[in-house]
Amino acid sequence: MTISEENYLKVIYHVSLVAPKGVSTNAIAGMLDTKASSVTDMLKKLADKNLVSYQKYQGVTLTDEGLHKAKMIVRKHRLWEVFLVEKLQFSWDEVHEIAEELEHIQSEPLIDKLDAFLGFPAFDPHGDPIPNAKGIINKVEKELLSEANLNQMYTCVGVKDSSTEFLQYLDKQQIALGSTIKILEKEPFDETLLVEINGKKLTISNKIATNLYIR
Amino acid sequence: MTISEENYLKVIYHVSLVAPKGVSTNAIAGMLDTKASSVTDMLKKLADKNLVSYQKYQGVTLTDEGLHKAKMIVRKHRLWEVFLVEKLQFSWDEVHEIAEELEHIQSEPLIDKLDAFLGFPAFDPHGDPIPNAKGIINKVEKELLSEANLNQMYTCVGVKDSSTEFLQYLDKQQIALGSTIKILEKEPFDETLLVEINGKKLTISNKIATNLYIR
DNA sequence: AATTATTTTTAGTTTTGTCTAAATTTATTT
DNA sequence: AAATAAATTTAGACAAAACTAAAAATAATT
Repeated sequence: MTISEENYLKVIYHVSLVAPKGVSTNAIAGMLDTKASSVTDMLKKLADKNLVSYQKYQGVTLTDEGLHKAKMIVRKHRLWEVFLVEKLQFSWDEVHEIAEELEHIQSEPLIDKLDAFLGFPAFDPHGDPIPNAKGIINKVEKELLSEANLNQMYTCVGVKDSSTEFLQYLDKQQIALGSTIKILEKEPFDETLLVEINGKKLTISNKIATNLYIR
Repeated sequence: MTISEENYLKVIYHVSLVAPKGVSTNAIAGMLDTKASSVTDMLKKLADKNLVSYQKYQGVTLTDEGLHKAKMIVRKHRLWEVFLVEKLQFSWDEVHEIAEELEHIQSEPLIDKLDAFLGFPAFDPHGDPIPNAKGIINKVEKELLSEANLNQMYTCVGVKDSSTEFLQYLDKQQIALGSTIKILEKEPFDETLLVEINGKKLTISNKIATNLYIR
């Protein structure tokens, strides 16, 4: 598999988690910053290799084989992110791009040994679950802060958006995974929240609240 | 820089260490398992980018810029090899191919942090020196076992050939970097050696002796 | 239901890195 | 020094992965 093919599989996987009835050509093009015509070409190739099922104009879904390959790429990406943060002292907003490269290194023993070296982590630095060697994903109940109840104690367990900007905002506000969070007030007009995080009061926009997972 | 360009630079660097007056097209083709015509094409491109000086039929040498780039690739390769052996428990005969991929990951901070994580190692698992971030290489006196004196104590410090076959042979004979070695006899006809390694007597062919560095 | 808009696909190019086959240059022999 | 051999380069072609522009299919509107 080429790096390009792997990137397509990975994107199809991510999109299919929220659009399970088939991923559109344009959605893939958007995520990969490429043109729809390029996507069509690649979908044909992936279909020939039996990694996706593809019918003209009908969107695409992963085959069992494609799904497994996609999960292994995600596994590698997330394990490398753990390595970068835990062992090399990168901060959580710096690791995504490096992991985008590392995820394409081809060596099963490497990944299994890395996994062991890291102590078989279940989650990456952004709270996303890490598929095990068989592709099984440890699902955990979580919801968006925007859907949480007032005056109930939650723990911050993940981010939906893992862009540098958002992560640095969280750092600035000293919000990290594991932080405790309680909604004190919700403004009905724009859904701005007044929350208590690690004991401190803070006002949070709806955009923030829809990108923070809690439990 | 593409992976292919990096591989050419690396090969030119390695060959130029033993053939300093210009590296031939065929030598590069041989190392990269490609055709001479492909090499010519690439040399033109590298010359355009000012990474090599190239004149038709006259072989090629690295420019200062090309030399530095090549050293950085070698640095990455060797640091990753240390990581694989020291941290992930790979054996020294398993790491070359994986490092061939890892050496192309593009991130300066990654390499500097990896270097620090590993404790700024000076040598890789095969005894080859690791260039520092500035490209400076800690040169160390060493010679081939085939050129050593009789009845003098040496330490094994490196291998010239780092193929799986050779390294596994060394493992089988319990020869490792740091092993002490003394030549007891040299057969004049074929230069086979009788040596004492870590206290045990062993017969060693000239081919082995010309691939083992000692000090 | 017809028209318009959007999405997707097709057809034809481009770039990168490779190849083969032929031509050219350099090196080696006789 | 001429002839032969070896090495190198050129010319033209190909596959992968992208692109543009036009055509076709689907979706949304009036």
